[in-house]
Amino acid sequence: MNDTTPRSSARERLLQSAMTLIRSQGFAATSVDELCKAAGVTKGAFFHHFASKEALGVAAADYWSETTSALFAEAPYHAPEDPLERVYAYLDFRAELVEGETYEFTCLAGTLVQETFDTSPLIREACHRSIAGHTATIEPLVQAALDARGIGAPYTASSLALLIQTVLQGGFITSKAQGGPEPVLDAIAHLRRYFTFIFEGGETPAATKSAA
Amino acid sequence: MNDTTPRSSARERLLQSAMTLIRSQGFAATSVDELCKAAGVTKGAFFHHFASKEALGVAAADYWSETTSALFAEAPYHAPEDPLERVYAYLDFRAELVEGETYEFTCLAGTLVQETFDTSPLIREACHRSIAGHTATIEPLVQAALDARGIGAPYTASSLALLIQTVLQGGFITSKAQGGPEPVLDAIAHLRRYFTFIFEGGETPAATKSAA
DNA sequence: GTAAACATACCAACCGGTTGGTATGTGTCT
DNA sequence: AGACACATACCAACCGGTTGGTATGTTTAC
Repeated sequence: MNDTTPRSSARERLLQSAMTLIRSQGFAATSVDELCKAAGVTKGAFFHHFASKEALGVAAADYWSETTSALFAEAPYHAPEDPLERVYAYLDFRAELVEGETYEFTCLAGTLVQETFDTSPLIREACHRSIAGHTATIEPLVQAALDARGIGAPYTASSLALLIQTVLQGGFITSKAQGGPEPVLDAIAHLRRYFTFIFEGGETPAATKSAA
Repeated sequence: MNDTTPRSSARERLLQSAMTLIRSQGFAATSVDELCKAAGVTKGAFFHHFASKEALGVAAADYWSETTSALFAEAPYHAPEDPLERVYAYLDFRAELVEGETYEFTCLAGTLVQETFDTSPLIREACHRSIAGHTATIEPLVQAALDARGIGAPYTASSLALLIQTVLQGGFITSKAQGGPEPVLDAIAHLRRYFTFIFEGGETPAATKSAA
């Protein structure tokens, strides 16, 4: 092992660049040449590592899965002992991630699947794996909270876990349209309130207050 | 007025084709040539009506606004006398629209803004106009329901109206990823329940039932 | 007749992908 | 230990086709 070992391989740098470029421009608008230039490699290197541009799309979605699952594995929302508090902590964590440029807090899989779901089954499946995979990791969190309070249908862990992802994806879109993070943060706040109603019953809003 | 009057102009046919193609393939992946072929016009006609491909994108978003506002103006959800029932009817109507091929029930503005928000301010603004414009039409519905029950902060009509759009946009994405309409329908059902909690207080789920 | 609504022909730049090639390992038989 | 076979990682140049866009007609409506 010596200094000639590249700090990061061409493949890795291409995937890193793909994460940035695809999230800010979309997949179709990002050319292979542009990707190579951003990663500082040649086209030959690109097609050595990826059979086609579509294969890069699949690899980018898989790489996104790895990157995000590492991030969430280390996140602080696993700490609380109360299962419901872990769910709230997860939502708070997702809200904390909303900062910086818009493309930085949006989801690669969501962006990618939007423009390829009908034209590339392989990319669609990779994006589905990414979203469904993360959803599966928070399902036990929700399940534990449900069990702790004996809450049943129509509130299932899988349905609520997917709802969280749905609301976040939608928030990314309305935030992109408005040009600011407010819509997604507002949506997370509503989602948190929905969970409070489900898990803690919540007082009737009309009963709490009506005018200042 | 005679038969030589074109049933629909080249411009109209281009916008119609754009609605279909952009929703199923995305904006960047849809070429001007493809658009012309689908609309049955030549490239000369295209650039006679639109200064550039970007201008077509802006026009498509505006056309989408017109099309959808006509659809919603005629929709049956305005009928109920009770303001809250109108909100529920709106949600039910949105669920009824979810049928056919995936691209058919998804939103042009949402798809378009996702890949252009960072590269084309004009298209981004047109998509924002489309989404915010529709949101503004349902805001009075929510406001009336809020007023009827004296519900105040943190439940504002603008915030709740935008939440509906956010949840729908997110549902379109998770539905695209999964390859079926279930996620968006499931999300609408949750949203309806959230509104029930807000407006009707709702019983604590844990108190209603826990095991079959 | 003239202005808008189209069509035809064309262009330079760029697209995804392929080519033949080099440099650097890595195992493996003797 | 050294030579041969093979694999991996990468590169510069190039390919045919497609891209968004233009320049210049021709037809139609009033």
